[in-house]
Amino acid sequence: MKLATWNINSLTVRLPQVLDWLAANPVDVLALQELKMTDDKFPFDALTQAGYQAHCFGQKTYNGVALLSRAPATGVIRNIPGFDDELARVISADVEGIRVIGAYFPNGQEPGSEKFDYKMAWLKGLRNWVREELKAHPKLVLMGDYNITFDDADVWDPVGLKDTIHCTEEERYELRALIALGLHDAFRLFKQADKSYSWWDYRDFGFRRNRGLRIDHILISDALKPLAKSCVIDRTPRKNERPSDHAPVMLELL
DNA sequence: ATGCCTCAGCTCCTGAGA
Repeated sequence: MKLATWNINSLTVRLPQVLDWLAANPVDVLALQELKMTDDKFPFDALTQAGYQAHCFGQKTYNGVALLSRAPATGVIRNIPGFDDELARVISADVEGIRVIGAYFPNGQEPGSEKFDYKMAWLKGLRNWVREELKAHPKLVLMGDYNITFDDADVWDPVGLKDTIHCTEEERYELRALIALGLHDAFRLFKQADKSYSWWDYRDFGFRRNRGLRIDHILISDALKPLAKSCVIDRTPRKNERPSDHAPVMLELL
């Protein structure tokens, strides 16, 4: 079974690339973030043609998430139960016996800002909910755009970007607290190339110079860890003519 | 260097992203 996550920065613009990528990488589940569209615009027909059912949770202009799957998805939940949120950031469902959560974590803009406070509150809300979800669903995958780096290995310039957004100790504390619930960073379960990133700034030839961050993650529960076979970041779509600034991350389970 | 790209929207600039 293969699962993947991809922040596509507008599904309107990126739909052809999503379809191309799925044709080349026929994963069982794909979580999308930053649809930037309302549900009435969601391309159900094109995805059905490609062999995927879809559940979406969109909104106007910003945010928006979806779960695509080959097999039926049941028990679909939108956003974080117990955490009141105006923004469409989370969608979860059961697919083939696995609880899959796709999430678009808040950016946070700048430490000390109102958006940073919202990010921290959101992270605590997520953690409290995921703790309960793990009890109900031991086989759980939490994947998406976390907008947080684990450590310096995830940052192209750890000195220059020290304590800036995505790299603050507060954010990393919350990420480790999620791990402490009984989750594992699937990417680091395997030998990876140095300077592996999942996002590169559009500006200043960020991708060409590999000035990036690893902020898109797939966390898997204790029960799934023995089944993990590989986890890779696919940089190929970042080379497209009008790419998303993020690359997809893919997990293979035995 | 409160910018550099890219996208959406009450669109010819602004807000937000990361």
